[in-house]
Amino acid sequence: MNRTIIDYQEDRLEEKLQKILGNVDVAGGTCPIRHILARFSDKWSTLSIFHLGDAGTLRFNELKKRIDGISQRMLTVTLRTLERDGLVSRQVYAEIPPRVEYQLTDLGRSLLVQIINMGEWASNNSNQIIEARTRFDTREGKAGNSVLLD
Amino acid sequence: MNRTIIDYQEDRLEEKLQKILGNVDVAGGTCPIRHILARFSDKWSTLSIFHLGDAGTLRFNELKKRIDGISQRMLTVTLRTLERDGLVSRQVYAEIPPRVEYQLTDLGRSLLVQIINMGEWASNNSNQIIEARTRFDTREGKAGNSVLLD
DNA sequence: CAGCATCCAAACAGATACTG
DNA sequence: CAGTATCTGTTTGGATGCTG
Repeated sequence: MNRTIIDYQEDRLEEKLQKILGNVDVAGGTCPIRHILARFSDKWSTLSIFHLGDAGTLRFNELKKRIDGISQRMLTVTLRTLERDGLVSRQVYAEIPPRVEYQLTDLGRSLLVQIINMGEWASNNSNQIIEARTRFDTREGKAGNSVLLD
Repeated sequence: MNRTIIDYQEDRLEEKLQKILGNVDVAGGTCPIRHILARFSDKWSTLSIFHLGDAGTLRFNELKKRIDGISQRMLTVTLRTLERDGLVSRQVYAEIPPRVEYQLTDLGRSLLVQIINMGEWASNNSNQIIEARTRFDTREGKAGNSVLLD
């Protein structure tokens, strides 16, 4: 019987899981993986990475205009974090008025690829998830307490 | 000249980005993609999915023992959210003492594959990120304010 | 055993005012 | 323009006590 690609993935899965589980709980929570994974799903981080990936190079206020609803403070904090992690480069030009340009580093672009994959999964499966939520909520509604989750 | 897989990925990237950016900011932030992406990187969600993927089926307290440091409240909340999203199934046995078994659904397992991919990226690149952080922090240290970020 | 309810501290994030 | 500083409301998550 032939083995499909899915079978192969399932095989490797077990192996990979063991590896991850062996590394995830080390040294009382100081494991860096969790901190890195946080970059993946932070709302403002992902949007910043998307827009920088799309535009190539952007100044602070250009980015701010593109990211709907972000405050100046959060954009600053987000960009600092991304810069610190080596995902975004920050180029300051000593001019008046000041000009600061941001772009993704190679590392940042490789992260972008991953985030897009996640986005595709989310996009492909959002209907299933939304349906599951509706089922869950209406079932709960009949039982009694409906407003457990938004 | 031959096109590599990487070239192909880069090509599609632009296309995928456009699609995502076109969908991410719709309707004043009600876009469901963000909500779904949150499942990816929530600390307790990912760990729950990892351990359920590893063990197959687990009872509440079995899972609690495996996830180091999780409080009862957070495990309950996390499992409810995952159940609501159709990622985890919850089977209650009408016994005394009560027995409740959790396992991943098909949808949950497909999410697990994605999360493992993220984990691999994080694992493969954690050294680069940690080095970048060290560089950033020592540079900042020389300039003056060092304790901007943990 | 598998939880729900409540209280409280800490982290997060928006609004506002100010600056080189 | 590109931030910093501060204040404050909101969200999160841990601890604890109680139930079927």
